Formats: sequence, structure tokens, C-alpha cells
Amino acid sequence: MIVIAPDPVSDALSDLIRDLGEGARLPPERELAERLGVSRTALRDRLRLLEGFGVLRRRQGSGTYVQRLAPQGLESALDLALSASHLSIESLHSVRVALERQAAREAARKGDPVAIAHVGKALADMEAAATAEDIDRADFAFHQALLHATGNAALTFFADAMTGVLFRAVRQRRDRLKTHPHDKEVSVAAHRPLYEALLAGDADAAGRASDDHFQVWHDLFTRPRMERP
Amino acid sequence: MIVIAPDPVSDALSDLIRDLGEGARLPPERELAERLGVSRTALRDRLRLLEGFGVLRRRQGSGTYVQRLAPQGLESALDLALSASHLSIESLHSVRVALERQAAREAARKGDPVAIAHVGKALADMEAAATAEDIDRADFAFHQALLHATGNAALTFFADAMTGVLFRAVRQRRDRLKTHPHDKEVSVAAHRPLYEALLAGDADAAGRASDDHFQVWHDLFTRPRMERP
DNA sequence: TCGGTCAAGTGGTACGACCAATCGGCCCGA
DNA sequence: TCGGGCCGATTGGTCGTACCACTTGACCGA
Repeated sequence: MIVIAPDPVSDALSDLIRDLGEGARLPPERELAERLGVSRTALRDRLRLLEGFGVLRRRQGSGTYVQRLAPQGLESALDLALSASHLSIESLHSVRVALERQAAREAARKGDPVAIAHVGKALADMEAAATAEDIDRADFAFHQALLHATGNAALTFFADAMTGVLFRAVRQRRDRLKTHPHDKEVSVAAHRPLYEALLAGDADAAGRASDDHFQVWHDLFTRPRMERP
Repeated sequence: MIVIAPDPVSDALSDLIRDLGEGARLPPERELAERLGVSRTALRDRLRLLEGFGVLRRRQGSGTYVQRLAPQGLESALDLALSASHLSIESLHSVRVALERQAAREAARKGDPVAIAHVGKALADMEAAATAEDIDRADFAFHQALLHATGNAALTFFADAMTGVLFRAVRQRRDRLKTHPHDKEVSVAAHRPLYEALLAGDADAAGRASDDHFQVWHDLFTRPRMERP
């Protein structure tokens, strides 16, 4: 079971984390370092990695705890890669489209009424929005609710990591272009078919609605110089 | 531009990496630590994070270099999360299905003849395979080639990170069940339509072929107790 | 010209000390 | 008896120094 690094200390830590399970507290660094026969410096080095990945959480004065995989680390890495031009917004967006379609399909198939109601709530908020910022917020909540309606941890993890990055990047690009494709009517019309497909439990329709919904953004990427009349 | 951590040192490092660009070498740790007004210990702590994410590469005796975002770190984290039961194979597989479909669509739309030829080469290798291991290898190569045929860095990054994890997990489960759904004819038949769709440049057909292709795996997950006659 | 050798430079580890946040128990007062 | 505040032990965070392991390139000699 080789994990994290081809390194005895990392391997031992991985096993320990597996055995302890979520929420558990690790032994103090000083003790653990001695047990693994390594200095505290080297141990902390490995712990830092695991913390970065979102597997561990360290709290000064309290201890080190095992937590669910958190997307913050990945989000930061993507953010950096994006601004260093290793990744393009377009390619990230493409991944998001793929994940959202899958989420729409799974949410429709699962058909959890409570979770779908949260999606509906976000849509209602969008209709009632007064400012562009309100629309953005409701948009964000809509997709968040959709993801959680799948009950799929991996899907949620990846999508969460990308959502923040893309929202920032898109807003930035939108501002630069001084364009505002976010009319309320357009947004609501883009999201409603997806919600209705969820209600109907129609996975295929949900997938199509998700793809259609992204056409709005697509224009923003492929025709960045487009201006409004 | 807040990146990696709400921390002055990390922020400074992020800016530095952005400015230097891919392939560049960072100043020595001792010098950089002094410049940032922090101890080498604290600096190394941040560097370790960035290395884990695959943004940096450190080589003892040589230096620290900026590299393209590498998926190894994410792969390790997923591996750990999987074996710690935070993520299920099923949910990871679902993400992979979504990404592969998107990759198939983009590869078909792009229609790069050279890259598609590599896909065909993998298919030919699969037909010529003599052992189950050969089939696995060709299978792996097929999907690798498909991903690179998209020219989409983000898609490749995510898919790469998951492919290794899933291959290991699936092989493990397959061994445990003592089942071998990987008959050569079945594998080839599953992959050929996708290749043909790429040749035809038909994105929709490629997407459908990708989805169909995963039906084989689907049985492995949903009916794990299935036995062969 | 080729080859090895060696020294400087760089990341990796170790140790010891101290700082900062947390947590829990003890003590005091109401 | 109960409540609250104080204080000290615990634990993660940082620092400085020394040394080790590896790489690189220049130098020297055959």
C-alpha cells in the first residue's frame, strides 16, 4: 500500500491514518517522531504534506486530527497553476462542464426530494435577486445544491475545488470585458430546465439541460471580444 | 491574489513562482529565507506544500525548480482518501466516466491525426496482446493517448491523477472476486467504436462510445458478487 | 582530449530551545 | 455547592545551528 511518497515515514503515517479513521487525534509530534525513529523535523515535513492535501488538520495547542478530504489544497494548487499559465481557464471550464453534467445525471437518478428542494430554493432566490451579486450568489448556491444532491463525495470534492477558481477567473474576465451576460431572465431561463429535469427524475434530460446551461459561458470563452449592442 | 494559504510567505512564494515561470530555478533556501525575513524551517514548510501539489520540484544538491502542475500529489491524496474510506471507488469511477466522455468529445472535435494514431496503436496492441497484463497495459495506453489527443491540460491532469488509483483499486477488486471480465475480444470490442468515432471526427458518437465502454466496469461495481458459470 | 578528483553549493535531517495557542484542573469567592 | 478565573502542562509553530547526502562544475593530471 504505497501512498503519498515512496518513503517509510509517509507509509507509516498513511497506515496510521487509515487505522485511526476520521476525526481521530494523532499522537503528539514528539512522541510519534520517536516511535517512527525519526526527528521531529522530518516527521513534520510529512505531516505538512498530508495537511496540504486536506487529509489532516493541525491545531496549535490542541493536536493533529484526521479529517475528510478537503478541497482547499487542490483549489489553491489549481489557482496557482492557472495564474502561472500552466492551465487555461478554458480547459478548467471544460472539466467543470463534464463534472456538472455527471452531477445532474446522478442527482436526477437519485431523486432525493429534500436535496432537490434546495436546488429549487436557489432558483427561487435567483428569481428574486435584486443585484448582479445576488444572481452570482444564487448561481453558486444552485450548483452547490446540485452537487450535494448527488451524494457523490468524489464529484463534490473535485467540483468544489474548481468552482471557486472558475468563479474568480470568470468574474475577472467579465470585468475586463465590461460585459454583463448575467441578466436575471437569462440566468433563470438557463437553470430552470435542469431543475425541472431533477423533479422529473429524468437523468438524460438533466444531462442535456446541464450542457445547454453552459452555452452561456461558452460564448464568454470562445468569443471574448463580443460586445453587446 | 491569495493563493495556497493566507500567509505572507506562501503569498510571496506564489508571486515568485508566477514571475519566474516554468523550468526556472528558485534561489537557494538559505538566501530566499533571509530575503523573506523568515527562518529556513518556515520557508521549507511552505516549499514542501508546493512540492506536494506538484508545482515545484526539489532536487538535493541541485536546487528547487518550477514545473508544470504534476498529478502525483493529487493521486496520492486520492489513494489515501480511498483507502481511508472517505471516498468510494464508485464515486471516483463516476468522475472518471465524466472526464473520459468529455475527453472523447474533445479529441474527436480536435481531430489531431497524429494523436489519434497513437490511440489506434494502443488498440492494435490490445488485439495483439498475449496475456491479461498486456491487455491491461494496452487499455491504459489507450486512455492515456485519448487524453493527450484532447490537448486539454486540466482534463489530462485530473484524469491522470485518478487513472492510477482506479487501476489499482479495480485490479484489487477483480482479484478478490476471482473474476476476469477482461477477455481480449470484449476489451477490443469495447474500445473500437470509440476509436472509429475519433477517426470520423464525430464528437457525439465518441461521447456515446465512451459511455458504452464503461458499462463493462459498471457491472463490476454494481454486481460485485456476480460469478461466472 | 579525456578522465577522475575535489571543493563549493544545495537540499535533507537532526537537535535543542523557545514561542504561541489550547485545554483542563485547581483554587477562590459567591 | 456552584461558578468563574487563573495558571500550568501539553501541543503545534518557529528559530538557529550543525551536519549529512547529493549534484555540479572547475581543475588538474595522464
